[in-house]
Amino acid sequence: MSNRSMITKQKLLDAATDIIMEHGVHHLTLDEVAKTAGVSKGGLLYHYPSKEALLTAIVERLQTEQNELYESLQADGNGPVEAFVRLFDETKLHPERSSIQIDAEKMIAFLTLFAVDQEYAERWKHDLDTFFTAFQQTSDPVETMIIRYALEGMMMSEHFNVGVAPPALKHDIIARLIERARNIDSGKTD
Amino acid sequence: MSNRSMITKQKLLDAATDIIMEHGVHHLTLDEVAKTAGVSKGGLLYHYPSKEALLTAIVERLQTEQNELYESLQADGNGPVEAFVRLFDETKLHPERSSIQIDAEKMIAFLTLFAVDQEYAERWKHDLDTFFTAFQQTSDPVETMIIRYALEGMMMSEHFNVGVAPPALKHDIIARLIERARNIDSGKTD
DNA sequence: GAGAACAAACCGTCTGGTCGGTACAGAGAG
DNA sequence: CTCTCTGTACCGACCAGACGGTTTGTTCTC
Repeated sequence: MSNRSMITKQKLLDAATDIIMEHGVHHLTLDEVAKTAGVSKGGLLYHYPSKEALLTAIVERLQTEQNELYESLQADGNGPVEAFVRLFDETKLHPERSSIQIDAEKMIAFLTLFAVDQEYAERWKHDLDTFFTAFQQTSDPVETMIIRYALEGMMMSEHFNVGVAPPALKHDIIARLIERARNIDSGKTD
Repeated sequence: MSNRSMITKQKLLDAATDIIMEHGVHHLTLDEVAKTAGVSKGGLLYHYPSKEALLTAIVERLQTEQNELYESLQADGNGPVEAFVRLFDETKLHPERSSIQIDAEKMIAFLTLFAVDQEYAERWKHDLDTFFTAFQQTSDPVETMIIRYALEGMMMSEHFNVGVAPPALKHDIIARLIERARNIDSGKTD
């Protein structure tokens, strides 16, 4: 694959991502993606032969970025649960601290792909299932899951801009979640 | 409005609800709703002159049912936060205990409407915003929001069937959330 | 019989995908 | 060096089906 081809593909993925995040899945049409990326529709379909292929590529890129960030957070000395919390915290609340171009909100944005059509969901369900099953093997599975759910719910609320908490409260929520995550990682059953 | 008309309308709303929950918003087409409800497309558009009108009716019915259940839970002696937790618990985990035909999962299913098009969201955002703003006026706003987010995240996970917890764990999670909700409602800052 | 309730054919638009063609950068032959 | 050939990258007109909505006609109820 040539360099030129790579650049165009990235432009297309970026364009599709922007559209989903700013205008919703409903506006994610091939024409719109091509137009936003500054490529013709034919050019788009040359690289991604179907809309499905495009969606698959987007989600794969997202998962890769997400995994890299998660592993780098663990490498920095965070326990598994705390790393998970910071995965959401890092770029969402402190974007300036993150060098990786990944926003946790994207994850939620792409969950909306699942919402649009259950068939899409089946394709990536397995990967997520195995991750979260492993994620429950902590000193306090109940609290671990509460933390996970809370973060997902929070991101969803942010994404849809529904009943959002003021920044100060948001900060306190994250702080308390991190505190509990630390306790779990260090083996305290609270 | 005649009795016959009422029945048809309910059938249409039920059909639309079923489609959203089982196949996703993408498959919510007028033809499909009419077919599922056993009514012709013309019949559908007689009662709901546009797709938007149908969606509005669905969401309004959902909100009404949700509010009734929430208030009845408070009338049963639950504090505001505990009532909120039981709102999710009641029909989802103990459907046999509920007389009201409302599933908390529906709430999440309809959040997916927001996902499809941000324009839909604006219409109902206000109601949800005022509810959740009031909801933060408790003895421990941070914990209150964590509970709320956790429940929403849990329902989302259930709806998309992604990384779901086994029933026993789910039961323990709810139990712990209820315990904390009680503490908040009784004024303990934990 | 009159109006409410419903049926079904039809229409315009939008959208995913096809297809024939173009631009251009090398490779190889003479 | 140049002429031809080939494969990659891209363009844009076009098509078929799906979908929301209209129109016209029919049946049921009071």
